[in-house]
This record gives sequence, structure tokens and C-alpha cells, in this order.
Amino acid sequence: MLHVSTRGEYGVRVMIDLARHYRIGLRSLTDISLAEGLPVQYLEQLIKRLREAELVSSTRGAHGGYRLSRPPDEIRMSEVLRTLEGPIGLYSCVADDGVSVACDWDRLNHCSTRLLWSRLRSAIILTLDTMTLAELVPAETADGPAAAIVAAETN
Amino acid sequence: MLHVSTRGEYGVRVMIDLARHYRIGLRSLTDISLAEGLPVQYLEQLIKRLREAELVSSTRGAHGGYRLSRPPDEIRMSEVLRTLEGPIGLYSCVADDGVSVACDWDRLNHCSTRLLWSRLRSAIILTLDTMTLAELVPAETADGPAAAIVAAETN
DNA sequence: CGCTATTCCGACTAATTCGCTCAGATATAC
DNA sequence: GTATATCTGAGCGAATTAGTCGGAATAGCG
Repeated sequence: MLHVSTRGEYGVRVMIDLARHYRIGLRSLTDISLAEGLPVQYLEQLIKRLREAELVSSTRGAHGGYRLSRPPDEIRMSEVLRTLEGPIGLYSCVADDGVSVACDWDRLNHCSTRLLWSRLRSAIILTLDTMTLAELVPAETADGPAAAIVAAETN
Repeated sequence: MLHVSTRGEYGVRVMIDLARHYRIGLRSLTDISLAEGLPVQYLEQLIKRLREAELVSSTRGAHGGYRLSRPPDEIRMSEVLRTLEGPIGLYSCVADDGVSVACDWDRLNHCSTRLLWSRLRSAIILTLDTMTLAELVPAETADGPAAAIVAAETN
């Protein structure tokens, strides 16, 4: 249950890649695609959302590419995932902002499951709100050939 | 994102219904279906899982039905949702038990998203582990004359 | 016994979502 | 003006979801 689709997984991966290159300059999708082993044309769809949410900005044309609109430590993972996968709500009667919405069950009797989804949602939002992109970027990964291999263990 | 399917929603709802009737006796699926406004034949599929996981027990034949195998306060919501929707894992490289599994990304470079899914999973499991069916049963919600007595003595 | 209420079981299906691919249009450095 | 990019929309096969359908097995009751 509660599984994240490749939109979320790939999208976060793209954001991490951009975070690693934040101070270096523009990064093209084909480079990201090669580095991460993901299909370019699929990434185009994903990064479109990220651009529209102004999490990344783009430069068109030759030697163009993408970069983060803000420093990695100012981008919360909740923003990223909301952008990629839509509002964080487990069931219709608890909206993303935590507000209880009247649902079909309220007509019949009180919506008995609302407390469950509400608590679960709070736990998820809290976790994602207190986590930034910067935490997912290995500190010493300064993009050399061997840099990726040296990536620190984080578990 | 992270939305729960009707399997989870309906299944939890069935469990809550059974919890409300825990001390009364057997409860048939058609009764549950009418009370909760859910399609019987779909519920049959769901309750099959719950039975196989020994969360509910059944009695066949006329005047048969279902009941919880354990008192509501001994049934954790994590068990219920795992049974209904499968293992609680957000992405393939973090299993339900929290163990990190080698994934495709480890070949390329360190799996950069693992920390994210790992933390999120922990928050979800913690929430579900510390919540029991009993917490979702409204105290005064009881139908039938015998139910009022139950409500009075259990709360 | 026969009738009825109930659980049990497997197959089928329509609609939706997922994970892409394809074919281009548009913009910019050189 | 050409190569390199970002953009855009459409399509598409596989999987999942949310059920339905049809019937078999079991048990109480008169």
C-alpha cells in the first residue's frame, strides 16, 4: 500500500541531481537522463510540472538546461512531492491542508475512518515538511568521476 | 499522492462495523453492506483477505456471519491495512520491515532517494502501529437495545 | 427432506492510471 | 543555418482498480 509511483521517484531523483549541480550551472535533461539512467522523454513530462511550480527554471536553446529556482535547503520535500504527484491526501474527506471535507459517509453516519486518514496525513506532512532537498544530497559529491561511488551511507 | 484505494477504505469500514458489534454476535455481510452503503460482492473479496489473515472469523450457513477474532483494542491499524493493501513500502528499496533492499540505482550510484522513503515509511508505520480499531469506534454509536449496554460498560 | 440464508470461490469486465514513446514545434549558442 | 536544447500534445500497451456475475458449499429451520 501507499506506494509512490515513478513520477515521484524519478522526479525526486531529478531534483537531487539538480541540487548536486546547483552551484555549477545549467544541467540538461539528457545529462540527467544519462547520469540517472532514466528515459529522457519521460523526464520531460515530469520536469514540466516542476517548472510550472517554479521549483526549477529553464533556459532554452543550445547549452541550455535546468537549475533549481532556490537553494536545496530551501526546498521542502513536501513541495516537491505535491508538485509531482498532486495533493497529499489519503482519502477524499481529508484534504491536503488537513481540513475535513464532508463526504458521502456523513449522510449515512459519521465518517468513521476520517480520524485514521487525518492522523496518517499529519504524520506524512510533518515528515515531508521537515525535510529538504539538501538532506538528500551527499555532502562531498562534487561531481567528479569517482564522486558518486564515494557517496556516504545514509541509513 | 499516497492515496488509499477503496480496498483500504471499505475494508477499514467493515472492521469498524464489526468492532461496533463485537460483543453482540455474528454480523452478516449483507447487514454490513446495508449499514455502510457498500456493494456486498465487493466486500466479499475484501473480507476474504481479512479472514485469511485471521483478523476476522466466519460462520457459514443461515444465521452465519463474521466477527473479529480479537477485541478491537488488540487490533492495530497497521495489521488491518497491511492485510487489505499489502506491505507498507513506498518504494522497492525500502521494504515493509524497514530493511534497505539493494535496488537498481545502487549499481549506478548510491540510491539517493532511499533516506526519503525510509523516513516517510517510519512515520507511517509508527502512526499505524500506535492506533487500534477501538479508537475508531464512536463510543455512543450502537444500534439495537443490547448495544446501549455495551457502550455503557466499555467506555 | 427441502428451503433459505449465508459464506465461499473464480472468472470476467469496464474504466482508469501508469510508464512510457513518438512526432514534431520553438528557441538559442555558435 | 545548423546543432543543441527546451517545449508540447497525442497515442498506447500493460497493469491496477472497482467492481459484477454466476454458482458451489454449508448450515439452520420447519
